[in-house]
Amino acid sequence: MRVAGRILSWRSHGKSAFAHIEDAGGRIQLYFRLNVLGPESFEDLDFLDLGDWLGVEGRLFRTRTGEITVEASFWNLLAKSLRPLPIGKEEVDPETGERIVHSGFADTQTRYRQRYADLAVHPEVREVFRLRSRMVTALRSFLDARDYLEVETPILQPIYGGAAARPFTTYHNALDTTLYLRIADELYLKRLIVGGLERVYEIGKDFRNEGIDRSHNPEFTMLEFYQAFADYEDMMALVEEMLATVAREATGDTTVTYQGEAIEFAPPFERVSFVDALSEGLGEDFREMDEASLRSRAEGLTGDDLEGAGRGRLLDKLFGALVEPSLMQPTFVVDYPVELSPLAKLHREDPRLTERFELFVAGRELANAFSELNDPLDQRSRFETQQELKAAGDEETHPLDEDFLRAMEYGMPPTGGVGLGIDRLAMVLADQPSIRDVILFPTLRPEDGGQG
RNA sequence: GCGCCGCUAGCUCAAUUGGCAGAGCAACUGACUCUUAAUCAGUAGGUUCGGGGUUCGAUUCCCUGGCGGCGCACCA
Repeated sequence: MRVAGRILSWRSHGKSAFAHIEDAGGRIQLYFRLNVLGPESFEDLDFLDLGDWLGVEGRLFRTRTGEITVEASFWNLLAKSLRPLPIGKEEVDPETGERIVHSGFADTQTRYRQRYADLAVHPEVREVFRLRSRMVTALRSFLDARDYLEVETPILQPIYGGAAARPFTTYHNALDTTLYLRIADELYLKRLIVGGLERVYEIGKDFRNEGIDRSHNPEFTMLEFYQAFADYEDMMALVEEMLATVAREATGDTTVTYQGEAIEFAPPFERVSFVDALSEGLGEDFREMDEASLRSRAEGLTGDDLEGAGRGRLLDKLFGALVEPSLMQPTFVVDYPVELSPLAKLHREDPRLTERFELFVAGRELANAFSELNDPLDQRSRFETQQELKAAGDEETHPLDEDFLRAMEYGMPPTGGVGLGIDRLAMVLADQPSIRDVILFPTLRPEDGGQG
């Protein structure tokens, strides 16, 4: 029997000693005896520390308490730990069987900063990232099986777009030009639809130069997928099936527990219309309300100054305050007002609305999708409306992208498109309260202040 | 950006009304050949986040700066 691993615990008994080592395959107990190893090898054990990597050969046996153990007939040091790992002492609760860790490694910021140490001492953290990997693999398989082509589009972009967000700005020396880190993949993927790649998807990082909190990291992973000759109804059905499949493949079940709440990913998901949900929250039909009364309701609810916010922004604020927090189970909110959705096609039955849905889970937005706007004239006028809002003081409007319009002018088939936040889905499936718990190296202020 | 809370040994945390800065684990020395939060005896370990103030005396009270956590705002 040969095993290797990192020393996690050590119990020395004079002429014998017990230890636990751990590697990716798990944990095992080691037993060292003077009269098995001989005096030289046994005395050298004194130089070992917790955290060292050890290789061991010996026979397997069961101790008096029943634990499978390797009795070492030979051992060697594979790598030395010069810096003590913050390994907590563990015990198993005799009643519940749960693992209790004493005096562990608790400081969240140090855990994120030194993820290598966090991973080294917390098997449950390693499992979160294994789950995330299974989830991403399942998403790829799901789309690949449906003839989607995985593509890569630019992260460095001369004009950012596809969402309303502040970008990171950078500079290319040889081209002597300003470039932006992408805030969404959308506009490039739609160019590919124009080019005849009828089903495309991309999993990649987007970058938004905005606040950091439990559900926002400046760089985050987004899945976007687009399918020609589909509409938002088709995409809703696809998303339902996708999430049920992915939940099952990543966690083993379509029901997952998130922060104590059971969440059911088996289709069908709840559907509510934006208009109904918001009007119900407000107690009256918002379409009959003027901008001033919407603003006063929104300011009353959120307690902030919304001077200068357009009607779309006010509706969104109200929706965020009145409706979103209650959407625990997977819920499609459908048919958003046109002023909220500059890239979505007008609703086939009501031109004040667009054919758009957002998926909410655990009170957070997980996906955003629409029947893509494919009318270049309408798209141009929507962009122009955005420019007017910008002129009126709205800071996060969609820029006008002439090349994107040119692409659409060649003719874009009717298309359904979806953007899905990978990190947020990972939070739900891995039952993690913060986006930083599902990102290996979340964005932090640089150490030693001023270094970066 | 605003509010609340926090910062003490490598780690997890104490410290009475303002009165010698402590414990457990880790480290080090010793005892112990089926232990498992091993046990037992001992040793060492500190700019109490920085600066200023009040005081005979500050980990403690006040001011100020830094960093962090949580909440809010921002994130259509």
